[in-house]
Amino acid sequence: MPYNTKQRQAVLRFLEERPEEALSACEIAESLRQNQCPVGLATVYRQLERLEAAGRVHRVDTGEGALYQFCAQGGRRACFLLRCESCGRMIHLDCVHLEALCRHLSADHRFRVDPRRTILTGLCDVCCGEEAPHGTA
Amino acid sequence: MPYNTKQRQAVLRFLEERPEEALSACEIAESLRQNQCPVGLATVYRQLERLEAAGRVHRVDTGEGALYQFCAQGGRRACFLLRCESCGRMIHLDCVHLEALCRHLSADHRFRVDPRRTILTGLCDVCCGEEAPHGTA
DNA sequence: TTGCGTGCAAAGGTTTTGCATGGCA
DNA sequence: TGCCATGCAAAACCTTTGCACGCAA
Repeated sequence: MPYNTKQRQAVLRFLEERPEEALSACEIAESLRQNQCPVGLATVYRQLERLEAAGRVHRVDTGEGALYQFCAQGGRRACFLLRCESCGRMIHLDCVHLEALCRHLSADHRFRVDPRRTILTGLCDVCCGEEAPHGTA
Repeated sequence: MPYNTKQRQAVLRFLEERPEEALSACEIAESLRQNQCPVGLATVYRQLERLEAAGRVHRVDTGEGALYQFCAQGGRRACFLLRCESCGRMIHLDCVHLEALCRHLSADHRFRVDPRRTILTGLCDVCCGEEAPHGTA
């Protein structure tokens, strides 16, 4: 069982307080440092690895490195993330349609989706409007 | 407009001939070299970047680097990918339920999913069985 | 006291970039 | 002929790892 070090608490608490943000290991380490609670980058990575394995955080692989986000459901419910590929915004989605889709994939396609690792990428409402050809508000 | 170099053709044709495989830039370069059609790794990356922008290939970000896969639909239809996080297998999914989900997200959540950039991660039928607690066949 | 956790620095791997050369149009 | 594309090597970047020390239990 893991020791309850202050670094461990710091990383988890930091993400817990920002459930709507997906952050890189670097950003987390940098912020903690400024918060008078410095944690080495390697340690941040090691804690994130554990937190992900424990189902406490989402991990989002992007082309520019992984992002980590607190998982409010503790991995129990199908809580998906939407990621805007234009502005990078992360949007929580706890929708009955997604749960239905998961059941369908499991039953009919024999594939068990892991909501914590699955990110639906696309365009959010704001960016969708911006990219429309008929007018840049 | 881009020049039609033999390197460009080689990369696209290579992916076109393997519509079921998601490959890394390194694997592509290595295979082309063995096929008597060597293309520099940097060039492979540059061509993949363009092909993705043109909607000809999927790009899958994984923790161990990006994978690229031919996009049979040319980006027109909602053709999703399932990725087994255990064995790495990529499974095409062209399912009416997914199209319905996309329409729902667009209409009710104002989010426009990009199927080419979206990968549903989870466990395939084989690996799902393996990880079950009751017996390792 | 035991042994996991930490920090630092170095290594590992992927992807990008600079620059001179080559090849398509 | 003009200019984009290529190849090579170096750089940039993220992430992991080795090792000695520190700290929770």
